[in-house]
Amino acid sequence: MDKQKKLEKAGWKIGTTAEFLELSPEESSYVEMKLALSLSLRKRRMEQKLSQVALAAKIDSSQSRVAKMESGDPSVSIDLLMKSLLALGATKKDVARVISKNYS
Amino acid sequence: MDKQKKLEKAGWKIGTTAEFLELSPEESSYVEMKLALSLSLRKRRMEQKLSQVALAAKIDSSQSRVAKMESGDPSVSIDLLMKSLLALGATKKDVARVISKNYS
DNA sequence: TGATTATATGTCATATATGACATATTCTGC
DNA sequence: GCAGAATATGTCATATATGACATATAATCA
Repeated sequence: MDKQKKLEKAGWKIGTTAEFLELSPEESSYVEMKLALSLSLRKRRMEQKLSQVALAAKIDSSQSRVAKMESGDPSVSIDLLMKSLLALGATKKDVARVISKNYS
Repeated sequence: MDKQKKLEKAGWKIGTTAEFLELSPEESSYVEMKLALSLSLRKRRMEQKLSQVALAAKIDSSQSRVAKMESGDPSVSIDLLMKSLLALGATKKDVARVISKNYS
């Protein structure tokens, strides 16, 4: 799956390829960081064998919001993603590693 | 200046030392990451010899919001801090480096 | 000093993020 | 296949973040 498909699957409403390519470097970086955080959250939750409901309880949120976090829903902030990752035991270094990751 | 003073100066309303120490590791990490982003933003802006007004224009915001970003005001999101850093030419790696930084 | 520029602080109306809920869809074991 | 669990999707009222503005304070320099 190429990067566009990955982003589209993640809920970023990108119409055409042209439109996609018109993302500025900053915009791309931002979207990529957010996507990386989403994927990392799912990975960590899975590793700890928690359901979305269980994670939601841990962070005083709801299952639906966890689902949205993991799907990269545009309505989710990086703040929330980071707080959630930290709640799952991630360190600042872990978060940093995730953010600098490339999906190409 | 110790960490508490630094955080207080940055606008985190932490009353007593006890209260400060009661921050969970996650909360500390979150606050530290945000503070690091704030400091980094100011540093980058300074290096590029931009006024807060000039930066505000670049990111379609206002001088007062830039001031709040740089002072670590609680009303500022990590999302906005990151977008601003990216607008000043920071890369994902740069942001990652900032985030994993320790101020002890 | 005083004038000018830069930054800080406070408030507000609006925009966006949030948890909660209902419900739909997908997954898993039997 | 079906039952039950897990996850996804959509909506909504409320909470929080936002830019804008006014104004205060601080820095710079002639």
